[in-house]
Amino acid sequence: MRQDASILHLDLDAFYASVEQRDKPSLRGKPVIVGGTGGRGVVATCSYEARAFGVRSAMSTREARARCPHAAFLGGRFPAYGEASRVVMGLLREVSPLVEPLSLDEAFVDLAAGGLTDFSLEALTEFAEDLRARVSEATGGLTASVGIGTSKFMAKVASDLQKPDGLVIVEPGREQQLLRPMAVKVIPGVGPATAERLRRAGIHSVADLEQRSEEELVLELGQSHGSGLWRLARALDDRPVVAEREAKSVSVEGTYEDDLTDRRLMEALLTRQASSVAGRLTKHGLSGRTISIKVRLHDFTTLSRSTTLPSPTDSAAAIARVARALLADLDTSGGVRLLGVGVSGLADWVQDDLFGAVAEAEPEEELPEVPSRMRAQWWPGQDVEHAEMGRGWVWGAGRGVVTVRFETAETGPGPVRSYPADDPDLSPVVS
DNA sequence: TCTGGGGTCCTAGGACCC
DNA sequence: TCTGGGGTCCTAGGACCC
Repeated sequence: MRQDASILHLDLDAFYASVEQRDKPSLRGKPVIVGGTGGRGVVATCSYEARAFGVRSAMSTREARARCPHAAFLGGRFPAYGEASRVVMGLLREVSPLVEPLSLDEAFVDLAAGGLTDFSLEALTEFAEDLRARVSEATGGLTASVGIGTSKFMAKVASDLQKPDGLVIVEPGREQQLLRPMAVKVIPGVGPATAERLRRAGIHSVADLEQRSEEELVLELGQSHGSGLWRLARALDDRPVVAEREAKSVSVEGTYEDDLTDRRLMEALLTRQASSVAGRLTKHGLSGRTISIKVRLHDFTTLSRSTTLPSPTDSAAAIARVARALLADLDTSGGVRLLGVGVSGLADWVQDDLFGAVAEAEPEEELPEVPSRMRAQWWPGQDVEHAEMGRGWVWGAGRGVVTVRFETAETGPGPVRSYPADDPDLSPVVS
């Protein structure tokens, strides 16, 4: 850790739900839940109004519905979240060239690398409040919680302390005093399994953890995890802020409403997923040697199988063929709830043809038909446009009927209308 | 009808090579 | 005929993060 509190962590509050409330005035001040809306969906993010009812991230949508039936359940509009994220990350890069995004809604910023020299409490407070105000202004009112400390660990712990819309600065030298009374789960890397092992060893707080020897923790949790926790319990954290991290894998997976039993359908779905993975690889100029599939059985047992090719590929046909062959060795007779395809061992180049021929566009492989119920056409929250009514968003969809609320952040709350799902006047807005 | 999707990192065992 | 290490690559599974 550093002498100065020069690492900042920024976290956008209830990010997906806040973007929805920003764009859909009728949702402001109301419980909003973004996530899978189907029978097997889970909550990705929910507004603070929904949290008051006990709704949490990763909770099944079924349970969230039971706890908060009057909430708006939305499927999510990732292009809109991506755009808001780009705006915020751009602002952060004006502050310092060393910005490390952790996800769409979170990033570390190295303030020392940005030329800041006064790290007094007063200067940092002014700096951070200005940054938070600029984030809000640039995003149309999204709020961010910010933590500043002498390490990534402290900055992250700090940003969590006053959520939402908060700012916490942990001054140098005060780290351990802050950490000691906290539960071990504040330490990144301590999830439910590790917390339970520690609990059984009588370790509940960071102070408890601090009293154990490194050898003891290594014995209990393994070399890497054990010594890592020993250090973090003492607020020892030298991890640098890293701006550019290369992707190590690309994958696509899907959970299906009804368990799959038809092998031909599974193969068709894997083929489509392979095509999607290949498209993303190609788009980023990547290719990979290791092809993996993931299969979750009806009882939630999760299997993975992989093969490493002699040279990297980004070919949809090649990935699909390997994926189908890997599936062939698995017993799926009990039914499959999830299928996935991934490519890892990435290189930023594609193997040239062995004969030196210029890589030619491979013939478009005909994608197999999959039943329409496997494809979502309308989903709650989706941006749509009606030929006469204009812009709106899907309020509900099902049984061949789509209900649309005609409003945008600009137009304010508007009327609600229902249409047949195949109404030619209604179309999704692609952004 | 409990339990998403896209990632990262770690461990452990076996193959294979020197 | 038997016994050794170490290092690297690969595969499968699991914990964890947002």
